[in-house]
Parts: sequence; C-alpha cells; structure tokens
Amino acid sequence: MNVQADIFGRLQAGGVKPSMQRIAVMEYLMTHCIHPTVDKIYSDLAPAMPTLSKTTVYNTLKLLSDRGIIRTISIDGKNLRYDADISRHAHFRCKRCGNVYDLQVEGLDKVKVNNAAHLLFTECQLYYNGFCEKCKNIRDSIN
Amino acid sequence: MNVQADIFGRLQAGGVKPSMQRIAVMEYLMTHCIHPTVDKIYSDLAPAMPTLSKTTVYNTLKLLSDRGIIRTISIDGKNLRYDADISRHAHFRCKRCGNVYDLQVEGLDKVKVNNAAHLLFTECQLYYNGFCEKCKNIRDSIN
DNA sequence: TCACAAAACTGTAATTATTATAATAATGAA
DNA sequence: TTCATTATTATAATAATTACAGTTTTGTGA
Repeated sequence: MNVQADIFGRLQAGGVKPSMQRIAVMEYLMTHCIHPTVDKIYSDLAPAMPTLSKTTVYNTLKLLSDRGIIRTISIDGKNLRYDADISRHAHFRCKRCGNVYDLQVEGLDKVKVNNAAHLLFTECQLYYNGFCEKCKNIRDSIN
Repeated sequence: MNVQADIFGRLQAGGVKPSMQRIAVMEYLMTHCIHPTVDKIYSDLAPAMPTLSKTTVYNTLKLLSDRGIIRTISIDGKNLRYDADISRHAHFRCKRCGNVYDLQVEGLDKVKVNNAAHLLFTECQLYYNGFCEKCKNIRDSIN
C-alpha cells in the first residue's frame, strides 16, 4: 500500500523511467483524484519544484497516457484532464461548476456494440453531464 | 421525410428562430453524418454562403446544442464535433486517421450508476477509441 | 409605411490550450 | 572520462474558441 512503491511499479510496468518529474506528476495524480487539468497539475507542483516546466508536465502526461499508465479524460471540449485510476468507472461533469466526479457503474461490460466487427477497440469512456448537488438548485443555464 | 420540414420542426421545437444561417448549419449536419468540426462545417458552407462568419457557426452550434437540438461530441481533446442525430448511440474514434464513426449500442440503459443519488443527469456520452479497419494494420503508434 | 427596439450576424481581436522546436542538462554505457 | 542518448526546459508557434463592438436584419407598434 506504499504509494511510492506503487508509483515505481506502475512506471516500470509501462516501461517509463522514474525521473523526479515523472514521479511528481504520478504522485500528484494518485493523491489528487479531482481529474486535474495540465494547468492545475503544473501550478500545484510548481511551488515545490521551481524548475519544473509546463512542457514537461505535458510530455509526461502524454507519455503516461500512451503507455496506459494513466487515463485521459476529454469530457469537456475545453481541456484534457487526467486520472491515475485506470479501473473501469465513469465520469460526471457538472455543467455549472465544471467539477468532474467519479461514478461507479455496473453493467458496462454488458453493453453490446453492433456494427464494430471491423474495428479494434483500445479504450472506452463513459461520460455523464448534468448538475451536482450544490449546483442543481442554483443552475441558471451556465454552459 | 422532407428534410426542410424536419429542420423547421426541430428548430421550432427548441424555440430557435429559423434564420438562413441556422437552417444551413442544421441542414449540413443532417446531411453530413461525419461528426464535423466547426472548421469543417464553416469551410464547406462558406463557398455557397460567402457572407457567412465562422463566429456565426460557433454561435449557432452552441445555441442548437444548448437547446438539445443537436449533440456535442468531445471525443478528442482537440476540438468539438457536432451531430444532428440525438438518438442513443455511441461514437468511435480512430486514433490514427481521427475519423469518428457511429456505433449502435444495446444495453446502455441497463448500465447502473451507483453513487449518483445527489446528481442530476442531463446527457450521457459513450466513446470508444481504437483503430478503424483501414488503420488497424498500418498503425504505428500515432497518437 | 415609418420608427425603433430587439435579435442575429459579422469581422476582428483576445484568450487559452496545446504542440513544435531548439537548446541545455542529466543519465548511462563504453 | 567521453560520448551518445534521453529528459527537461524555455520560448515560439499553432489552433480552437470566446469576447467584443459594430452592422444588418427582423419584427412590432404607431
């Protein structure tokens, strides 16, 4: 259950060398399950790592995502979000506050795709939009 | 089955006044089921409507989408796509060529969301990524 | 029909997210 | 140590979207 050991294991399993920057991004994602954007990750890490470049955050996230170590979430058209939890779950986005929450789903594996014989699937994303508890009463057609 | 009449009906049902521009965008979407981007819609319509502004295309798509007349697809982080087909179906994106295809799905209504008592759902999107027939053999880790 | 207000459209500028590039720094093997 | 490879960094460029302000169109009441 050691987070550090888990990080090393996941990076290694994906064939990614564990540099300081990569470990920092990975640790951030594993301890901040808010599906952060690049900007959020960078601005939260930057104070403790003054030499960190935003390009490195981009590069690292792309690398981790390509290797299947983390998950990319494109729930809004605006910017990408990232998630260290690659287990099967869905995401919910509040159209008012913009926050993204995890949803536990059942039966997703029973969904049948009919016209896909000639396609090769690699990932699946299930997104819900709506209003969260705080916002559902206030909502005045923002977004 | 008259497309024109259908457009008027759908716009009216959503409380959207049928201007030339809105009809043109709506008609384009209904006759080009390729989930086009704003740029594609604009550049295809522009020759026949030289005064059309891309801002109008943006405004129109946002309006139609807000009123539930069309669907916004955020399957890639890069740009938004639009779909006049608002019936329940999923989308597939080829990671090599970038094309987006419709998928007919069964059993999506049987998916249960567990921790959502306090949330108000408005839309649901199911995306698959992978490689299409043409690209699945060629694929050399693009994207 | 005219006057006027509201709505729709347009073009440009600004913003924001992301990618490309090139230079520097770190790593690791011979 | 030397050298090649890889990783990181800063800056510039690109691309998508939004903001804004001016113009045109539409519709309504006198």
